[in-house]
Amino acid sequence: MPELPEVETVKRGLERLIVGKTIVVIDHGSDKSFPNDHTQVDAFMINATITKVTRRAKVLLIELSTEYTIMIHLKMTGQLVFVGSERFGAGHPNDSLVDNLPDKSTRVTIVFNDDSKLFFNDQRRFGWVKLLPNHMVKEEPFMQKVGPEPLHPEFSDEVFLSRIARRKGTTIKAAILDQTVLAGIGNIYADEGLWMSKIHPATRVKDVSNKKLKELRQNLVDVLQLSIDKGGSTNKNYVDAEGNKGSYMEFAKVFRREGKPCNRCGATIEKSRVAGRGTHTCPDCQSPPKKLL
DNA sequence: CACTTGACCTGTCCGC
DNA sequence: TGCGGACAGGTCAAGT
Repeated sequence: MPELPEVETVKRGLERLIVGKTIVVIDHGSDKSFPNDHTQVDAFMINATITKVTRRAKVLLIELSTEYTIMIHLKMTGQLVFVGSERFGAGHPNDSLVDNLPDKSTRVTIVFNDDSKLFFNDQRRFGWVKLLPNHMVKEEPFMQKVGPEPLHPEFSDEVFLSRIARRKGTTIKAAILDQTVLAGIGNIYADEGLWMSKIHPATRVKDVSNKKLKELRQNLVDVLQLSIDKGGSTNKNYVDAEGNKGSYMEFAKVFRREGKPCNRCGATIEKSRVAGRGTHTCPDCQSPPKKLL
């Protein structure tokens, strides 16, 4: 999916675009993308006003005046696109979305009192939308177990080291992809952070020194922040709440750069498989663990 | 408990 | 041009 920077970018867009609007119509078909009972959805969403938009890990939380919260996970290909009545002009992507949405990937449509619309699109249907009473949000299994927010000050070296210690037998890449260790890292920023730290992704956690783990913590924080500044990464499907692509991929050091030179040493970036995921490394900067040699 | 693998879906790309 | 297989940004269930 969209990883932390992409979800954060969507969150900021929605905060600006939909807070204060009132829902008048919901079209959610009979789809696993929105498993709530229709009666419940109508009762607590129709005539509800959007009061707040927040993010926890890769989950978006849209709070309503009815004391209910819409929880949304975009997974791999989800999009949340707002379409208002205004035209942006000059070939802005939102303008073509006005004419092209809904499309065959649209799972949920929310119509607001000023006739603007919010579309939840999801090609692969892994994502979901759920409506919950506010007090039930923290009871969700994922919310119960998810780890600390990397961009909050409490995500210290000590917290990172103690959390990752539970995964000492697995590879460092699998460990940082584990949402219970820290929230928000996905395949792109795992590879980027490990390259920045000169750690091979297949290295066992127990074979990474505390010094290197501390470097990794800082690099993960830095790459997430940089990507937010660039509006996230558009690898394929991702767009923000106005249909714009993110530009982080132009700055990526290894992700999807196989066959290209390493920015640091000039060696050719390689692609392999670690933790069941496509993995990008510099063969010179990130020396593989002995068992792979 | 820790760890790995396959499943969930649709679409696209690559080799034959 | 068609077909089969691998692969795609994430999590979860089931297996060892």
